[in-house]
Amino acid sequence: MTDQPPVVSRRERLRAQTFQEIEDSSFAIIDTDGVHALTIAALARAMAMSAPAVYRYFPSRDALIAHLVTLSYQQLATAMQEAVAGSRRAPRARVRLLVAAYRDWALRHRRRYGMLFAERADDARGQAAARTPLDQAMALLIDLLVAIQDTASADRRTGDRALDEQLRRWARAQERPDATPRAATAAIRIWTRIHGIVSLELTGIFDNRTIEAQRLIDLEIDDALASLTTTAV
Amino acid sequence: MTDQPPVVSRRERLRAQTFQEIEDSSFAIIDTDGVHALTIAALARAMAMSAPAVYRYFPSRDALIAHLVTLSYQQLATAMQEAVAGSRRAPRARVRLLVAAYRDWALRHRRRYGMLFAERADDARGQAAARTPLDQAMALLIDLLVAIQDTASADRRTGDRALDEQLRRWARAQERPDATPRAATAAIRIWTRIHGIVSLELTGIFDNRTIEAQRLIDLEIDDALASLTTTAV
DNA sequence: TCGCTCTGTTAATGGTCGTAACTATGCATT
DNA sequence: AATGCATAGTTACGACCATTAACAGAGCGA
Repeated sequence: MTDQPPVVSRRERLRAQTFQEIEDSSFAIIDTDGVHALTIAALARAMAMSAPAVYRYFPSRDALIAHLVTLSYQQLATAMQEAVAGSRRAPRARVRLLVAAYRDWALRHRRRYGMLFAERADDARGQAAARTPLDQAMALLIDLLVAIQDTASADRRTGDRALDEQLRRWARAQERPDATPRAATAAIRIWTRIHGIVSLELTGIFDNRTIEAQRLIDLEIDDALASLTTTAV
Repeated sequence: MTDQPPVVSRRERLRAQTFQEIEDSSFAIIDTDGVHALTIAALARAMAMSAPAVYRYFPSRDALIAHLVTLSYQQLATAMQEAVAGSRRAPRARVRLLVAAYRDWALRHRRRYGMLFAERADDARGQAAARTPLDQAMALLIDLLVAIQDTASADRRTGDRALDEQLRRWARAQERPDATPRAATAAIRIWTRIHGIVSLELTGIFDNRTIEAQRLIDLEIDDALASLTTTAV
């Protein structure tokens, strides 16, 4: 029971630690002053390090930011998954939990949320790799919607046959081939609606709390869920 | 009929011309390379001018960008207004025209559209002044919805009484005191839904045309219009 | 014509990203 | 234990940017 040769060397451990500190300090700067304030120099200052040292970890400022975006997507996706995972309630209620977690994360981390949809300098076509965690959350949402739909026997198609086919292909791309066009539509509707509301809420469109965005969201989600099970479109 | 003393002096004329050129060159840079590429130095180079000269027109880079944002809001609002103004069709069709104009402008000027909702460095709480042109477009939308609603006699309230009251206050703030909660909800729904779809479309979420966003929009607008005249919520 | 104002210029400061050249430490091998 | 390479840090530097200061010439009212 004496010391086994450590799996990670001292150097690896220190490197991982510094890497983590870069992430943490970066988020701290972003959260308090915005992305534009995240400069390599400012970051190094906050870490009491020289600026060029940062380049041992990230090849450029843009690469650092791209990494932080990826992390943020993961955090958001995790927040949604956890909100649903801990609940044994009906799928319908879990959809509401998932959506609430989305808004909650966005409000708690407004700057990071803004970062996700901001145009970045490097921007290699939306950075497909970064979005994969969100795709997982989306798959989760689809599963919930399919479950809801299974309990109600309703039409599975939308009113638009071309769109139906596109939705089927999209569902397959999301690794949810069993999703009906209706379920896929509902997923996309929920996703785009909440993004629209939250995004505009953050810009202060709603006059700073004359309108409670949560009530709008409830209305919109209810409507989307209704469109899932009602016979008519 | 000889020369009247010109209303604007030569100097004023030249200044206005240079001002205009700054706006045009700025947009050209933004449209091709993104906002991050719009530096005072680059702008001055494009205009064959010295960089400090720009400061005779704008006190800072941030101020310049803020001005361009205001201009963009105006352009977007104008595009929507023109789309509707030229038509004698029914209100329902004009709502679709207005929405199509919104998406159209966003797709034609993706970078400017992104700029509108991006967090800016100066960001004085969403820059209320910049949004006023959009408020006008919103008022226009509300008018169309009220017109639709008047032809159908339906319930004027949403299912949420607190929200109803908030909507009434909001409608008054938009200088549309005659808007019913239902009409106001529909306006906000249309506005947030289209923003959500277009915004996500621009980030490439829909896998680059496996899903045609226009079909989604049609679906969503139809649904919002239906919620305006149906009896049940 | 004179003098003020306005619009442009060049020069300079301080901050940024990123590279080069150097140093010290961890660590594997002898 | 001694040696030597890869790694993670350092300082010095070049290019670019935002912004200010100091200055020069054109427009324009008196």
